[in-house]
Amino acid sequence: MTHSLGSQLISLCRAHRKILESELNEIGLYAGQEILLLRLLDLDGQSQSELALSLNVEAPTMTRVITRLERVGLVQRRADREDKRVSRVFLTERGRQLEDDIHQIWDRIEAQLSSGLSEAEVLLLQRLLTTMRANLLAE
Amino acid sequence: MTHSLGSQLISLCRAHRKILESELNEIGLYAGQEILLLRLLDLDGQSQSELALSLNVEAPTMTRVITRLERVGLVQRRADREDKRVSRVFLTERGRQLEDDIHQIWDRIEAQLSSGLSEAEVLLLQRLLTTMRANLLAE
DNA sequence: TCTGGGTAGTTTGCTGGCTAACTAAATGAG
DNA sequence: CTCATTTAGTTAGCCAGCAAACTACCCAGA
Repeated sequence: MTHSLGSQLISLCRAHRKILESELNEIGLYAGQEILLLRLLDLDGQSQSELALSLNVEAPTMTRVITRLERVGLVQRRADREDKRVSRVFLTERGRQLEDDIHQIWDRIEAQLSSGLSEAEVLLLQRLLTTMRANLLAE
Repeated sequence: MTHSLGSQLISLCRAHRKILESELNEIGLYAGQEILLLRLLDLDGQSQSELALSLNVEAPTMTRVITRLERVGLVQRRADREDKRVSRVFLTERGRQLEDDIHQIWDRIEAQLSSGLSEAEVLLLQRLLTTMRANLLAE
């Protein structure tokens, strides 16, 4: 049981999140927030439901993350003109300035994670992770 | 970035936890609590710090999980006679009765997770997950 | 004996994550 | 045109997880 894939995944994720968060804290972010910012850097002004979908997160989680980022001035909500139900999310200048820091943090942790693994192993790993996720989603 | 190992791990873990939790809910547990019960089934009466160490969790997290399990009567704290600081955790009869259910849930999800993977792939995967975790812990 | 350092747990207060229940707006059927 | 259904977000309330600050206890050295 201790050596099941599930247990190993959980332990690994916990260690990953812990390191990620400690580094993100230094630039004023919490784990999870940085991915949202990266998505907006990729395409600004997405709706909350689009963002929730691409982050694999439920709507209420999205609401709270955005609310917090808005409160610290990294992001801004703006109502859609055509459909008054949807709220679109835009980066502020300050939010946009975090891009380099976030990429550096991710790159560093990614390198640390895959240290000692061959390129072939990383590719294989990615394939296996994708397969497992598909297995779980396939009900 | 979307295809980094880190992102894939996070998504996979989230999916895993979601399924695990929905199944555990049916027997009145939340994700994380079942592992504690399994550890106690393995060795009853461990101290909280021993449990925290083996679950890779910080002390405050341990305190709360145990408090909740105690409140629903699955576990019981008992002070150590020799060292009044340590509190030892024991399963109640009701807690002990969940063993089969928990193993069934874990086994089912483990099978779903590794469905379509060869035995060799699972072994390789375990090795890679262990390596990555060691990479992160090695500061 | 006492005093300071280390250890075990707890409390507080923050985060992300979830579901269920809600509001408000758009849409579609009659 | 109207009313039911669907969709976008929010709110409330629960969980795990963390760090920092705290209490209580143990222990060793002066």
